[in-house]
Amino acid sequence: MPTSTGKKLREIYDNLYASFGPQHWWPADDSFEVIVGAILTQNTSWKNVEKAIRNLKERKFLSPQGLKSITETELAALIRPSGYYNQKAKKLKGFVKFFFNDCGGDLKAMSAEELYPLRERLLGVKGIGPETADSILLYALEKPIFVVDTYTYRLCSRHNLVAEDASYEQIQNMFMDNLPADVQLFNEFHALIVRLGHLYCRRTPGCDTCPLKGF
DNA sequence: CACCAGGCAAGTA
DNA sequence: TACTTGCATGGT
Repeated sequence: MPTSTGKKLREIYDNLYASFGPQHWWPADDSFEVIVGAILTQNTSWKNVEKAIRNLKERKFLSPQGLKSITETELAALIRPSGYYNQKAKKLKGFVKFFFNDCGGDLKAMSAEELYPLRERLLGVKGIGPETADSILLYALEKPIFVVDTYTYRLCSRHNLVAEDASYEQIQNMFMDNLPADVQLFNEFHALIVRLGHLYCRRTPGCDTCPLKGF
């Protein structure tokens, strides 16, 4: 029996899906590339990340071993187009170290871990915050967790689904307490929210052609 | 020219 | 705890 909030969420989801169709997220060749992309796209447009990813691929460094072997300085130069390149080079190095030292350098073993303990471990890596951790869990490891970003916050806030000052966890719980824990649903829903944001989100709400009034 | 993008950590009081 | 600031490129 769905909650009333659950019904509203479904209504929003159905509306978005009918308007935009499937989004085919995450755009990447493999899980490791998803993780790298998740770090590179922090506060950065995906267009810029694509260039950085392309550079890494061309030089054959887009793999756990590749990122382990490259120096931080060389890495920073390759990911330059994605912005914050010194910070992100450090973050990628930090993740790779965690991946080999604490996860056995094995994505399979990693995804076999329990969701929330693994989430806590990811949050312990410098440079991986809640959104990046959840993006990795959902899109790379296919764990049923809802990803919250700035668009999600605006959507929920403007539709009065959460308080104005709601925390990341509160928004995440609002989705997860009212929807089935379904990887495909969480995947598509978040991707649709981002699509909505790209097309309609500017600081001021209320665009006539927006499928969701108010966003 | 200003403003923003699929955040996060560190510093301040 | 609750703000603020640094990080940085590329597109509009």
